[in-house]
Amino acid sequence: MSDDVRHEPVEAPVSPAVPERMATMMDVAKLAGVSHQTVSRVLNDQAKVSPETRARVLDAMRQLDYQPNSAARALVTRRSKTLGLVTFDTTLFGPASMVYGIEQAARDAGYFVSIASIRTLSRRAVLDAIGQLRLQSVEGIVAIVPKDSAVVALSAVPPGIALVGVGVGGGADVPMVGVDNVVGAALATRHLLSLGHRTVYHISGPPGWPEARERTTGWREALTAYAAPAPPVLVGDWSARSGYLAAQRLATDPSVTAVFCANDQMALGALRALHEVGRRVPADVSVVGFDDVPEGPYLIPPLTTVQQDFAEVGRRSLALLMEQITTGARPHRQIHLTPQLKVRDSSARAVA
Amino acid sequence: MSDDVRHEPVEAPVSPAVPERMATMMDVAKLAGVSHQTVSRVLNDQAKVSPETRARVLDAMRQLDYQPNSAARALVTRRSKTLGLVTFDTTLFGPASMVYGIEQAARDAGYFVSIASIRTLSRRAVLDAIGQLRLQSVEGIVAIVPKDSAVVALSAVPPGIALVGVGVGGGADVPMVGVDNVVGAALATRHLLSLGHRTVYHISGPPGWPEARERTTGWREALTAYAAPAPPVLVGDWSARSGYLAAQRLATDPSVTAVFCANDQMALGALRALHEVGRRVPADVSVVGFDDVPEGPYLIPPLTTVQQDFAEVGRRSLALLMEQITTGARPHRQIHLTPQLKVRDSSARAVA
DNA sequence: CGACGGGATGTGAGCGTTAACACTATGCCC
DNA sequence: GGGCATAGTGTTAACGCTCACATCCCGTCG
Repeated sequence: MSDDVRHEPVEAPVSPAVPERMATMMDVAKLAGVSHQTVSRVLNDQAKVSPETRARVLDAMRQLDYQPNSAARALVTRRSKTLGLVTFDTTLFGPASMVYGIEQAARDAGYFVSIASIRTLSRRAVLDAIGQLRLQSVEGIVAIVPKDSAVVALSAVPPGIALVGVGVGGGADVPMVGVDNVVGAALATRHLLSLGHRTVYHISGPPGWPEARERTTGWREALTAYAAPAPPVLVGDWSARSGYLAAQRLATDPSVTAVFCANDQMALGALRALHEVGRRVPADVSVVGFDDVPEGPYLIPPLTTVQQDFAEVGRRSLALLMEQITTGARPHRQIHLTPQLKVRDSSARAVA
Repeated sequence: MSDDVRHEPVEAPVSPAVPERMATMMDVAKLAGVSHQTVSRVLNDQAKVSPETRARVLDAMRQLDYQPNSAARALVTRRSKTLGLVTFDTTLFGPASMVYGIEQAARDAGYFVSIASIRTLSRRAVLDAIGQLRLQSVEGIVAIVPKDSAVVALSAVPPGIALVGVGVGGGADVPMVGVDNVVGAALATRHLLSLGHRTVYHISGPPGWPEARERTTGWREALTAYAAPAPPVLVGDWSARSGYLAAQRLATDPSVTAVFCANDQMALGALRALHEVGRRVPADVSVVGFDDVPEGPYLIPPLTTVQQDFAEVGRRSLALLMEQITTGARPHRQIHLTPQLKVRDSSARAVA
């Protein structure tokens, strides 16, 4: 009835810019002289469209610069084709690499990736982020939240939503993908022991981080296997600074000849602390890291470390997520990828 | 009135949610005994809802674990509340930091961030990524594509869509935000010259990268200002390896006493090359980097560098994007943030 | 030669939300 | 006491798409 009283210039000058309406499927249909349904068929390229019609529709789309409306599509199909990614400080090499790996895998699978980085790994922050992502109707969530306080939050996520934890340790009761840190740390430690070191000191990651705990476990197991005494653990926080400070304490003790650091940053800091007091690496002390950052080969000296395949982690977590999305169930699957030892110059045979 | 009907254990049957359909606004309305429109009003908290009704609705939402359907909302409001982020290799410190900064700023502004990392900085890759993001109906796009071949692609993006380039250099004809590389490089170079070095050598970033070019320009300008001779530029590719290789060539030349590297990774490589041939830093040679990576203070020796405020870059690019979204225009605005020199131990007075 | 089948296309009904407007009380002013 | 704001609520119509089904046209077979 009052449908086109629009001729009256209703004053609304201060409103946000109204871009000219995008072309809709209807517009394309009209231009191509077909029904909107035929356009839809072309778009989702189902069969049952004659080549001639298809060409005409395609042409109309091009002319109008038609962009299908994802909201409308999502509304009716109930599929957003979007994945959520919760992650902690993407500035760190580990998380950044995983984000990259996951994102690539997701886009290859035709999914969009919506990211939510959190500032702290608290239960609350994680749940907030997941809540936001759910609001956005993501079909599944990958959470890179490698700390206990955050991992417990994952258990609180309603089972209806597909979820994968990355690097969250074996204790989680959600599906997870991660590197086998126990094996990796054991690899590093055995390497040092096999070089003749009486024992291996350890600068660990901070308490409450599954990966830190697992690496410490691997270190300890390797010591036990070699019947080597287990010196007290020095606790770091992943930062170069903490590695530096911890190593300072070790540096003055001449009995220290081998140190396994739970990541490369701390190893880097350790390298400097040792250098400062004149202890040569690897002549006097061997140092091994974990992660294999790209700069590793160019440190002084090039760092022996444990390499993780982050791209594979990304692919696997995506696969696990897809499985959940299609089956609708949340299998209690845990995938551990085996890391590799990367021997460079920072580790050497113990002097007699 | 019905506020304390709580004693009645109304308890819904505890059937664990099988793939049952999500509650809709209609369901909430029914349960609360109001119309769906009232629910909508509560949701978008407009006034005109009695406190009592609002409470009832809120309660119903809670009971049903109601999640508004973002697709339906986006469809009718024509606003997706989503921003697109195109970025290159998020594994690098610079891009990673910017992504982090932008993402934080966006979420603070109530926007979701959809990310698309590209593997190569080709025109095609950039346009593909932008196309995908547009398909997803993002309201605006931030592109971290710091290479000429990618920057030109940005000019080809239809003006209807909000767009901001980050670190794309002054030559772009789209709005951009970035650090003032010329000033930063000049800062570093002047610092070295003021320490008495006759001239400063330069290991640059790869050709075709605006930031590399600008840093080289700043370096050259500073030399000119000091009437210092400009030695030939050694071209790197941002990697520690390239810095190492370039510095190897410099290391044997005793007239080289100061080197400005276009980023910290290359500086790290240079540090090692110098170390290998026994040239001490900073006693024999001073080295300055650019970026201020977190490990900088723990290199051997701690690296003097130029610090960029990535968080601010994120905030500014978001602001610029928001401006476009609300005004509907694409202003030709260029924002240059001034970086800071961070003096540490890798630079020292030239020996006489 | 009429019924049948299947390829090609069109029609109508939602999907879950917000916008616009209509309606009902209630209170207040003159 | 009639008019008239105004707060609170409901009704209806989009939004742009896909799904299920209806329709049309033709060739083919009994």
